[in-house]
Formats: sequence, structure tokens, C-alpha cells
Amino acid sequence: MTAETAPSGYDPSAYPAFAVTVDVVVLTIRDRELQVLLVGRGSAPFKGAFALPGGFVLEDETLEEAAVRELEEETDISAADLPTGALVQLGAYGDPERDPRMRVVTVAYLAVVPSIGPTRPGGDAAHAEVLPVRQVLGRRPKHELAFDHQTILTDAVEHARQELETTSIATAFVGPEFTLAELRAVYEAVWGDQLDPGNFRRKVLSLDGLVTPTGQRQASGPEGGKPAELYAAADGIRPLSERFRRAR
Amino acid sequence: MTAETAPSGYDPSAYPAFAVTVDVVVLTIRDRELQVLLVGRGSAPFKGAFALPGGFVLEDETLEEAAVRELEEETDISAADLPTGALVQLGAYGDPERDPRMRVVTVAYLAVVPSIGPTRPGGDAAHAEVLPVRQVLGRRPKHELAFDHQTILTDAVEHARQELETTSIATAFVGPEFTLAELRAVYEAVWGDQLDPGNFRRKVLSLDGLVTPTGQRQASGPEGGKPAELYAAADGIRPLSERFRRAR
DNA sequence: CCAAAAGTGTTGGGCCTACACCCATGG
DNA sequence: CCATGGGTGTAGGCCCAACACTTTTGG
Repeated sequence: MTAETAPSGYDPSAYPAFAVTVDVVVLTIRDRELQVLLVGRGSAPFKGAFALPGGFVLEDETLEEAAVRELEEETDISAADLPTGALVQLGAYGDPERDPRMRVVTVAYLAVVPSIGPTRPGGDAAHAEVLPVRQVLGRRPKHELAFDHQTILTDAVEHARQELETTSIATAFVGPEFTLAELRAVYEAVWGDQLDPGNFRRKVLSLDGLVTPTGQRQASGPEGGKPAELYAAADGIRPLSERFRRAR
Repeated sequence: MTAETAPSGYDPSAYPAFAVTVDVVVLTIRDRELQVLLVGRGSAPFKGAFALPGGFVLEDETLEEAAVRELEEETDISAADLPTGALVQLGAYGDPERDPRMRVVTVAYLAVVPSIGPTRPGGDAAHAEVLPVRQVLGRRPKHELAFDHQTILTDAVEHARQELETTSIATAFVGPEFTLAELRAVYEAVWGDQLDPGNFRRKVLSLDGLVTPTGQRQASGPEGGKPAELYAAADGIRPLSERFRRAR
């Protein structure tokens, strides 16, 4: 009774033991579309289904360190490539039934990256793929993600949509230098709507510390057009001075 | 190696065992001020310090069920009193050093209630008190909350401020019937600024499904004044149709 | 010169702030 | 009748969506 009412004064041998894992939702823009990194499961349960990359939290690492480690183990993304704030916690998922074998509480993270290079299938992950979020979330029940990862992905996308409005997270989707058209494509992909290029430009430039001009210009594409100015993101992902309003 | 890369295919005896707890930040408005329920710790570590109410997650309950149970064990609040959405998860806190005795991952919840009646000190909680958030967060390091609860409380308040803008959570701070002045006092207490009564009224009434008029009027207070109209909240805490903007 | 994309100007409308003002009550 | 708070009216300003227009490139 005592042991159940406070995380203190308990007998260390009397608490229920849980496994704690992290799962990482790695989002990127590919082909002007929001896409997510998934691993195909090579063993039961959910053998053959896709799942989010993830794994156990080790004894002496923080939850965030575990998420970074999983990311580094399965992709070519290193911690140094992740600006502060490009990896955020989504929350804990701990339904007793979420893993049929045992009680596992997982802590989900959202990672936003400009691109996903070669992946390293690790552990029981047979292979890794980058798939459009729209396609994955539109699946019929029998083809859903393993465990409760469908729910986690849904929450992650909602979180990303929200953060676009309040933080500079959009810059984590693009490289170190980018055009405003590229940045606009991020908002359009994540929000799923079209933005006016002129109004977008004014809005972005009016927000303190979202982007800074580099003075450089990018060569025009194959279709011609005026060369775009290049911009760089501010260091780290920070709250915006003012909300970037999503159109209704 | 295999066991570390995915929450599957592992040997159940090979994973690191963690203790998992829930901690609940119970916020309410008292004396026109945002206040939080804290328990005084009766045993080491942090004996004598205040902490958030919380405790172990049991083998067969969800994280949210554990949070509700803790709430019911230490206060007179029952699950039935909590509208859907008045209890939300804040996230997981799992720094290896957060509990000096062992590895504990805690999942923090935010509960918003109209009032906190008599409390039941349980377990090693010597006593419970409701204290102003401003006072608790303003404390010097030596008088801070136990564990990382200072951080959790800070995050909870920030979360609540945010949710006032985007959801109908404000109605969870007041009783089933309330005047717009009472509701306005919630926003003022949580945001820490003054709102224009007239503009507040128009804004609240313009938002779909935030409040519905009961047709009743409340008797005037001791100071006189026009009797206020009474309103009821919509069922459950829901996202607002439009953002309730916080003044800068 | 034409198409295409970047970037700038402009305008009308909606919302919001800051008040002034009226209403209904207790003392 | 006065103080107090509830509730309504309204004018000015800011922001923004929409869209026309200019600029600069490739072909």
C-alpha cells in the first residue's frame, strides 16, 4: 500500500518491473511529401509488418540519449546533425496490452531531418524504408503498423503540424542553406495545403530569427525563373516571436 | 545487440528493469491565483521537501488509470468528476539520476480541477497542501521540490498556458455552472495578466462550443452590481474552433 | 520573346484593442 | 443616488489573404 502511493520509501524489490523502450518517428520531406522512416519486422509478433525504429533504454542513459542512439544505429544521422530541438519527446505509451509478450512502456520521440540516407537494418529489423505518411496512415487495419505505432505516428504528425506554427522546426526539414521556396514546400507538405509565395515570404522574413539571408543566390532550375536568394536557419529550433498562423 | 535495437525478438530476462511511476500536477484556482497540490515528504530522500503526488504504475493498469488512482487516493476527486481531457499526459521524465536510489521513469500528468477538498495523506506523504504556483516556482534551490518535480511543474504550467489558447480546458477550472467573470479569472490567473471584460465576453461567446448559456442569473455579490448570467461548459475538454489568443 | 519562378505592391476585409456607454443590483 | 460589476456599442488600427505586377533567369 505504501509502495503504491509515492515513489519513495518503497522497498526496491517490491515494485513492478517494466521494460522501457524508445521509439523514434523520423520525419522528412521527400518528393514534396511528408515521409516517415519505418523498419520491416523480421520476427514475431507483427512479423512482416512495419514498425517505428526503436529499442531498449539502457541502464545509464537518458531517454533522449537512447533515442539518439537508436537513430544513429539505424540511419546515417548523427547527433551532431540534429539541431537542438529537432528531437522532441512526444510522450509515453504504456497500455498493458500494447506488447502481447510483456509490459513495455515506450517513450516516443519525433526527429525532424532534411534527408534520410542509407539505413542500417539492425537487430530484428529486416529492412528499413521511407514511406509517405499519407499512405501509411491511410492503411486498412490489417496493414497497419505494429504495436500502437499507428497511434504514435498520428500523434507525431499532429505534433509536427502544431510545432510549425509555434517554433522554427520547419528549418530542421531543410539543409543548412535553403531557398524560401524550399521552406515553403515544408509547410505545404506538413500542413497539406498551398501557401501564397509572396505572403509566405513576407511572413517568414518578418519573424525574428527564423531565417537569416546569406547574400547568396541559387542558380535557376531547368525551367528557368529568377534565381532565388539563399537563407540559413538560426542555430537550434526555437519558439517563434509570433505565431505562424495556419490557414483555415 | 539484437535486444537493443527493437522492442521485439528480445529475451524477456535480458532487458534492463525499470520502475515506472506516475506523478500528477493538480492545478486549481484558489484566491484568484493558480495553485498546485503538493505532498510533504515524510521519508528520505528529500525528507521534509514538497513533492508532486504520485506512485507506482501497477502491473495491469494503463498509465492514465494509474494517474486517476493516485488522484483518488490522495484527494476527494473521483474519476467521474474529471471531464474528458481534464487529465492530460505531459510526458516522461527518465534521467538516470532523477531518483538517487534507483532507475525510475515517471510519466507526468496534468489534472485541472475546480477545487481541491480535503486531502488524504497516503503512504509516506506526511501531509498535503495546496500552494500558489508562483510561490513554489520562485523558490531558491534549497527549497525546491523533490526529485525533478520543479521541472515537471514548470512544464505543466507552460502546458496549461498553451492549452488555454487552443482548448476549452479553462472550463475544467470552474464548476458546472459559472459566470463569465469566473471564467475570465481563470485566464487571468494562468496567464498572469488582465483581460478586458467586454472583449473577453465577445470572444468566449463567439467560439463554438466553449460555453452555453443556462438562462439562469446569479445573485449579485455583497458589493452589488448587475447579476451575472450563468453558463455551462460543453461536455469534455475539446479543441477550440479557433485560437483564443493570448495578449502579448 | 516566352515561360517560369522570385520577389514587391496594393487593397479590402476581418478581427481585436481600447474605450465609452448603458443596465441592474446592494447599500 | 451612488458604487459596483455586468453587458453592449463603436472607432481606429493592425494583420492578412488575394491578386496584380515587376524582375530575372533559361530556352
